[in-house]
Amino acid sequence: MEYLVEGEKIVVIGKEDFCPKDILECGQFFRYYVNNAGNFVALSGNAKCEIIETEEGFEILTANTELFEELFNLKTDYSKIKQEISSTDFIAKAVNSARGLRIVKNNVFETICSFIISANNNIKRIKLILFRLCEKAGKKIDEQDYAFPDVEVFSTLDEDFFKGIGAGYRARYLAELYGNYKVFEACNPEKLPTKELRAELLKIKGVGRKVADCILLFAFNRFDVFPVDVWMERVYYEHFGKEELTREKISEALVSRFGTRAGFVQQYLFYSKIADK
DNA sequence: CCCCAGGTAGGCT
DNA sequence: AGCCTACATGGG
Repeated sequence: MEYLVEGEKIVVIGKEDFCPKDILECGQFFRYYVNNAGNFVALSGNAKCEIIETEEGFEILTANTELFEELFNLKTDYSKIKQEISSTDFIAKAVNSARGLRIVKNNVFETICSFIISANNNIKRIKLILFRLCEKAGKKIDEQDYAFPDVEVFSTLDEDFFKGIGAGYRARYLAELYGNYKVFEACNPEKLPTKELRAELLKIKGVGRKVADCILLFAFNRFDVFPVDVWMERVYYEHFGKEELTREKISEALVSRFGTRAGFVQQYLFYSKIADK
């Protein structure tokens, strides 16, 4: 995909491999909304962008062009990926219903926090809790929006605070996250192979197999993972096998089938599932 | 009133 | 190792 950076703007040329709606609404990312002008706005850490559709493609307006260049993985060639995984019919259908989907590479701490909140929860409420978290503990970015609270701010937040923003029983995990994250951070995550990195993530309270896999995919861009939740469990029994398996076994089976394309396949299938319910 | 949501921790066998 | 259940909260 072609794009160029011009000052505080990234110009994406073409609409085949980039669509803000597909990217932001597919369930991998929670801090976004549609503004009064009808444009998508996305927030990561203390950075913000507004995405405007033009005749030729999209313009990503932001003071943090490098950050969103990385967040949206603009250097990755999705036409190739989509083609490769479309040899199976129902996967091709999922791909074709979200041609502009791209896996994000969001910052690690925000992703861990977001997906701890995601456990046994629904997307609407995950967004609500994260919005309240930023509003109450994050710095103001501008008139409209708040940054995600810094890691260090978490050392000052207790369980009652997280209960107050509606986190429910996950409040305990969030209150413990600061210390657990400090330990995790020290393990040199970027250098570890996927399985070892997952093992480190699993030491964080509130992070189980599925949440770990989401962090591996959406923050570390490890594509040899296949997060299995209630929705993907249904997809598995619908399309891949009728033998009763644990979610972990389903995940392993699909990773061994799709290899380093597993993460992409998973996300297209997940989005097609939640989009048409 | 019920059931469900991008599941996990802790306890039991 | 594998199974069972409690768990907070908002929406349908």
